[in-house]
Amino acid sequence: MARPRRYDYAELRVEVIRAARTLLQEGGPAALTARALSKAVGVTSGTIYGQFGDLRAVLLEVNRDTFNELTQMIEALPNDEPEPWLYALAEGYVEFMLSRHGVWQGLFEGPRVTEKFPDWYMETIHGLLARIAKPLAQIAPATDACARAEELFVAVHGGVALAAVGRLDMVSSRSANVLAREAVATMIGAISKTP
Amino acid sequence: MARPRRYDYAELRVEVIRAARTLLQEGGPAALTARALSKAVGVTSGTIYGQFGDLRAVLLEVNRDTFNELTQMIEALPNDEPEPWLYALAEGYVEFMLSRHGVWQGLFEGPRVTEKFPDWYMETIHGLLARIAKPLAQIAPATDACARAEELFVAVHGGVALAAVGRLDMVSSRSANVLAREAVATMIGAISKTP
DNA sequence: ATAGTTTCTGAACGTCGTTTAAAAACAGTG
DNA sequence: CACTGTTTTTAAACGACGTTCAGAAACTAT
Repeated sequence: MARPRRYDYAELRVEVIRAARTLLQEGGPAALTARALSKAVGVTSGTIYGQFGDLRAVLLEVNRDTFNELTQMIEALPNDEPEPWLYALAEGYVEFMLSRHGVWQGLFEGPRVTEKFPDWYMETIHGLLARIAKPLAQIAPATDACARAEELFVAVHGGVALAAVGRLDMVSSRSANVLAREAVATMIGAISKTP
Repeated sequence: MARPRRYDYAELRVEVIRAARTLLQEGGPAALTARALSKAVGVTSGTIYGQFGDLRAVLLEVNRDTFNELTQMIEALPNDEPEPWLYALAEGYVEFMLSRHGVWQGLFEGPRVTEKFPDWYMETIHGLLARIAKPLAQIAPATDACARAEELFVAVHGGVALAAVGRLDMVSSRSANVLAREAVATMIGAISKTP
């Protein structure tokens, strides 16, 4: 009693999200257009709007996938002593983000997409912060490890942010990776040498 | 032997730049459109294109002004001991950038405007880095003050970057100002306590 | 007056996100 | 079989964007 749907909506969603990610990766946020996206999946833009509402929703779904991958990557880090583990995390984070720098811009650039961040958004971030805080607490039980974790994350973010938009060379000839390692070293130095 | 120009080009330029800054301030990069800009100064967009070439050039001129103001603000900081001076610089920088967060996005967001940065661009940044390095060298003559200055700037930039696009609350409940102070404290702690 | 020259405008081009009227494709009913 | 009802999908449209450019406008020199 109705026109049958031509596409499996579940399949369509994953295809759209995958195509969106490819476009982001290759050309940054500017390349994620409704027309390019619909052409890439062989559907008209109207169909995508029927499924996602608008383009920001597509970007949000890409970000959800990215955050899931980030969580997985962190889980997969080899168990190690606090210090080497922290370095591995910093290095992994930088490499993860810069190998997805188009996606990164979708995550951190432009006006905020939503008034309040989705739960999975905050959970991923806080999971990451907790993973940073734990080794810091082991290294220096006296400090406020959560506060230090926030500060360390922000410091690393600074380097990644500049690198992701091609502006790190404005400030330094070193790579974001090296700067992240230095940030870890500085933090460890500061908290471990307090009598 | 020619149509006389209706506008003083020098005046026109400063008016366009001022209007562009207002638009940026009030609505971020998205609000800086050729039509809004030309309406604001009472000129058609063609005239602006004749003077500036394209909108990126207008943005670049706004940035030049911003950088000049930044330099002036730094020069105006009261002379002080290395440590308090560093704190004052960090605080001043954060306040400067966040009170211009629309302009900030034009400075640091989006794909790079030019292949190579203009000279005044690099001079301002390097001037700032040198101003950071000097007190660091006084505090700990043994360290590579220039390298530490880059790292400290990047760390502060991380907080400002998140705050400027309304995403700092994703990571921390503290302000960019507080995080910047902590970054300074961490750096001083790390370099001053090396035997 | 007329011709020459430069300045400025306004309309146009193609692209963007998004909306929507209509076409398409079926199941149920007579 | 035709017709109706319902839902899905399309294609064209809308307004706004950056940018370009033919030509109107406004003067000087002859």
